[in-house]
Amino acid sequence: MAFQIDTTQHRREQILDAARQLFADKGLHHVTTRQIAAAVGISQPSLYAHFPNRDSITVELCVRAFDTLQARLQAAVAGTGTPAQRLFRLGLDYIGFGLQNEAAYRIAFMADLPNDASGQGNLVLQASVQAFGVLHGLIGEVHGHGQPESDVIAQSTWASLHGMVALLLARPQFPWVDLETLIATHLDQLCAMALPDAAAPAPQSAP
Amino acid sequence: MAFQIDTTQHRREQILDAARQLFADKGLHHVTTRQIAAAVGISQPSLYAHFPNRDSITVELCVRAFDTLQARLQAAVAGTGTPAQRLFRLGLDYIGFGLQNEAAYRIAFMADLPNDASGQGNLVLQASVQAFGVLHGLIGEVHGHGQPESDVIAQSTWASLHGMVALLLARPQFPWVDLETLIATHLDQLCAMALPDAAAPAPQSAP
DNA sequence: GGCTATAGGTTGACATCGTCTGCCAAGTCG
DNA sequence: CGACTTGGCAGACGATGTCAACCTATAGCC
Repeated sequence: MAFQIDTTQHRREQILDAARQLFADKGLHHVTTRQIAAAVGISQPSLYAHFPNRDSITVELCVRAFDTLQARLQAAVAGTGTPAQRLFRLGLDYIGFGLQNEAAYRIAFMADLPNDASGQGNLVLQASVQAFGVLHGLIGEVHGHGQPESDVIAQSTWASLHGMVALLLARPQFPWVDLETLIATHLDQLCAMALPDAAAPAPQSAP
Repeated sequence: MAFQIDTTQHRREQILDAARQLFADKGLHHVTTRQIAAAVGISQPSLYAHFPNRDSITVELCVRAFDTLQARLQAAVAGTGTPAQRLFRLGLDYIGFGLQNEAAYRIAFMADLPNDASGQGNLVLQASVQAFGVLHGLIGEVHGHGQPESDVIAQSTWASLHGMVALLLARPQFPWVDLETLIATHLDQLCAMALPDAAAPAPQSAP
């Protein structure tokens, strides 16, 4: 009786859930469509009734993850505090997201999608760029939205944030110093760089 | 007469050259062993007389690339100038290397090697870590080699450098600001962060 | 010279991958 | 009732990485 409900979108969600789990367990490139289908309990070609191809599954997972990231970043920025405090929170959430959603972050930034120009890659691009938009907005809020300086600083800051996530994901076995210290220091220096006058030891800005 | 020489190691080099070219052209995951073999002019299973498997080819290419990176970084650090100037040069070389050796950089930092613990992945880890060692040495030279602070700053700096390369490679279509400005600013702020007192060096280079 | 070991090559096959085609069952609606 | 749609299935396809068996010519020894 209650069985009937799932015929529409429920299967899609089941597939996405199974894929997310498998990706997290075995890594992106080592999950096959047959494994996903088996985890759901359907035959493998049936996947193609819900998704046009394998990449679509990863892309949809990725886009969803980045939507939640964007929401988290927006919440971090919207809170009270000095710009430095808000940027610090944003950075902490960004790095935390990357470390906790390794599969999604890898899909978005560390996979070479074949057809970046064709539709699928664009969805990922768009989703990740929207998340960057939150950072961009905060920097613009401080430096003035039109200023070219604002764009440069926002992109440079993004690079530093991304670098920490990407490096920690790519080199888990590296003898890192205490993670909390590393991330806190990184964010402190980021804030000092990105904001003009902040209380922390700030760099000189060229006249 | 001179034909005879190639029977030993020449074929390995031919294979590596062909693979490097194909990787650069088509992207890592879209090159097959059959394509490599065809480019060399031998049958595909013959590759396995020179390499135990496909990954070995990519790993060897990658290790070699990072050996040259390490040499470049060492040359940059060894030159004259203030620590800030030497760090700036190192950063410029690091980013330049990443952008010019996209395939190798992707293999090293943006691919999820299956068996990171088993031998092959370790070679890549080792090679990339040795390159980091040059940066680590320069930072230690300024902050004191034993100091835990030195390690934190070196790793944070590495993350920022890596982030710029990785992001530019991953998002070539993003509306970046002028690349020279972006990189120069990024490096300036990096130097200001990583070095204790240093007035900003800001040597603009215009290739 | 003749014999043999061996490095480097080939052909052919294998399992597995993503994907496509064709067919079937059941629900929906005229 | 009958037609259409939806979701499922089995089977097959080409391409991929890899392996096994066999050939061939050179090098080194007797």
